[in-house]
Amino acid sequence: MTALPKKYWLFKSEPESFSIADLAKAPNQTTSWEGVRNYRARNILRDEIKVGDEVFFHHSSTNPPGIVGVCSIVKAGYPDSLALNPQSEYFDPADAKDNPRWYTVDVKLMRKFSKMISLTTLKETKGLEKMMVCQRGARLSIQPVTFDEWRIVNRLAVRLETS
DNA sequence: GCCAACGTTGGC
DNA sequence: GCCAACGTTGGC
Repeated sequence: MTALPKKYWLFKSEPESFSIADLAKAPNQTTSWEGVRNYRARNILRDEIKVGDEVFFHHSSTNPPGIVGVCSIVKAGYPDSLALNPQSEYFDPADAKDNPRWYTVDVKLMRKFSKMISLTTLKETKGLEKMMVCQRGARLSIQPVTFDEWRIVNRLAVRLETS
């Protein structure tokens, strides 16, 4: 069996609803990334993300927004059961168990940065000009990250932590 | 299938 | 709180 090349992603979360501190406290530092209700993001969760892929955890709608750590995918796409739960804010009455519409993956915390890499810093960093999260109006909550962008951001993280 | 109106996201 | 940029909905 040949391992597929690892891919890299950025997941956005509003820390008021789920923060990296919440993930750090979760059992096994693992959570199901539930509640994504956007078709482009759904397609990525369902079709593209594989076990072993790595993820930047990004805090949005906060001041400042930015990348706060690194996660790893421990379970690939599977149906998001919250879509079937009428009690959930993520309930979707059109969802059907035999034909699931929404998907989730499981992520495990690998590293929490001691200092956030702010969006401002990302935007100022050479090589990240085309990174999706740096683009105006890039609302997608599950974003692809290139290998080059991944390396540059990780180097930034090391530099910030030792400065 | 077009597109206007409406709703949401998210940086600022 | 503003508002630009997206996404979704629904009339036609």
